[in-house]
Amino acid sequence: MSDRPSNFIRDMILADNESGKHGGRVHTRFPPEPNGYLHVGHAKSITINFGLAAEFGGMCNLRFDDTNPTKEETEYVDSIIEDVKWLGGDFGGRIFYASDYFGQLFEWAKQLIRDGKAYVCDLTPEQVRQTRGTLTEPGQNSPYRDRGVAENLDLFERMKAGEFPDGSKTLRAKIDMASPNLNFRDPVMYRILHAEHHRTGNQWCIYPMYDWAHGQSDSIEGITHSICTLEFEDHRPLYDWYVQQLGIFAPRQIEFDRLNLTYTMMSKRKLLQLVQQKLVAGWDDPRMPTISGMRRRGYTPEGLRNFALNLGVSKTNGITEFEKLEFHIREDLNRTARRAMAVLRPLKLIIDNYPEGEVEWMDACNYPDNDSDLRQVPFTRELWIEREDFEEVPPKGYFRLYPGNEVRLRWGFFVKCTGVDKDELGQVTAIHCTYDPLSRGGNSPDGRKVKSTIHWVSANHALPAEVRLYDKLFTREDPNDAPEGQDFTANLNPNSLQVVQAWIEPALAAASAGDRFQFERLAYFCVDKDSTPSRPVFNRTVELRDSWGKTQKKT
RNA sequence: UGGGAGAUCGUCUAACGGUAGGACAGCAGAUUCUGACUCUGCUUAUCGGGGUUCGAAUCCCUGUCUCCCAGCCA
Repeated sequence: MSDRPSNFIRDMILADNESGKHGGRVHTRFPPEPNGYLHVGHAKSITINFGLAAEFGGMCNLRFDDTNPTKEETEYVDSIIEDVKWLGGDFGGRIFYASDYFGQLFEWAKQLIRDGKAYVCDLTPEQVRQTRGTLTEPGQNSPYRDRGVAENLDLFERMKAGEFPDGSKTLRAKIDMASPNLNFRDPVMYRILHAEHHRTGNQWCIYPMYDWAHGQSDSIEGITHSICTLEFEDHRPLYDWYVQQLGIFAPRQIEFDRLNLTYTMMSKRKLLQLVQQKLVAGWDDPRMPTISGMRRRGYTPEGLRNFALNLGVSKTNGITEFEKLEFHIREDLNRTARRAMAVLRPLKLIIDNYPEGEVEWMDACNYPDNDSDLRQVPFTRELWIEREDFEEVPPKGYFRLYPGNEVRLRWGFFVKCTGVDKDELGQVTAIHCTYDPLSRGGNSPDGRKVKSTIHWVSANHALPAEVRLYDKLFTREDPNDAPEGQDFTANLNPNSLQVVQAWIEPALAAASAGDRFQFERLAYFCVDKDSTPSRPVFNRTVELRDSWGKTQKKT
């Protein structure tokens, strides 16, 4: 079995298997509504549903819950398929649609009418609301509740035939207007919607509601364990009721806690708002918590999966720290990303005793602790180094470059700072150094140590690149915690994207969209789809841990 | 104030009447040609009050707090 800690859902399945409930069969499903792009919360659901199926030798159905044509689009269907594949969800090319069951659902609805358990109601949406009662008061029966079977059947067929305008009639289940569970107060099964469906076109003008469609779809597909989030807990009795009235195969609905992440907006509706108001550059903006955004940002499927696996599954309402996600992304990137050197905020470094015009190609490791996978980087008299790797007056504990101090240039030589050039404003414009020719490759034969190694690129060979430095999209742990009268957009981080012109080592010219690197000592980066050979573009995926930066912040 | 659900380190999660463990975060140190990685150590938790029991996070009673439900959304 798995080395992962168990969870209550796995325990339930184990118990079912032991009692022989489904003959040991385990069949789950992942049922997104194609009304937006998948986000990291869905990644958790995908991991659970496909993971459980795989673990128990069963299957998991990718099924589109496409019962509301007014909100659903083919673009979303396509993106969801791509994202599930990318995450490694094995749906074996089998794709299901609730809309494929519209015919069956219609027949079953007539069965309930014939059994006197459903009726056509002429109440307006407003009247339905008024007669539903409240949390503490029972509702009132609809005046149409006791229509005869024949009349109901006739009306329902005519609803389907398009004889009535939107909102004028519904088919309702006849249950109990006084039930303390609001879902039992004669729930709507069908509404009239003269809208074009992305798959069925104009074939239908009545569409099933979620409660009426979902359980029956599960049943048709032989789903054994229908795993959903906590807010559907109240719907389970209704889910069971429909299946029971119909006398069809009964899957079991199990609810778990949805993923909440600090600094992250997980509402599809609000994500849509960000896209529509152009507050971000689309669903796949690297700052978006969508799977496609994270992919573009450079997150790996493995990192996301490990994150989801380590979340655990429970029924507790909680909020996971964003740092946990970053940990798993870094962990995967650390072992998979090639290393390279790039300078984001350049400062010129001149090695006064290095021969003018000379170029030495230095061996550099592409991966840590691996001397056999090398690339060559050109070393010359003038280099770019990171601005923050030099301090004229070093703070306590600083052991990078400062006047009189010696450091190692990664894969290069030891250099000692001898002075600085300044402009008329007193700003440092260049650093002067001398190098130790005997320290070629990065080690001194006399065994002397330096406390710091810094990265660099040859000024003559460096390629310009656009680097997009992404930060959190929101400034607050809870983006919804907005000031009075404002919405979550008030918490948007104005510095969530910073573009810098960087210098990158020449070997990076060969990189193509989607390639991931660690720019040593800085962060992990991913080549953006906007990248061209003449104008490379890199997205910052996640920063390296920075204990020096942390101690700096404290003082 | 109806119904449903849930409360364990700062955060997430384990325990299934028998030593409250892990991960992330944090702190301290070791190591290091990345102030990265890795390694070591440390801090920190059973919502409150009663019971039952040799023994309770776990069972019972009671209180408190949090979340969800009044779409012809899912």
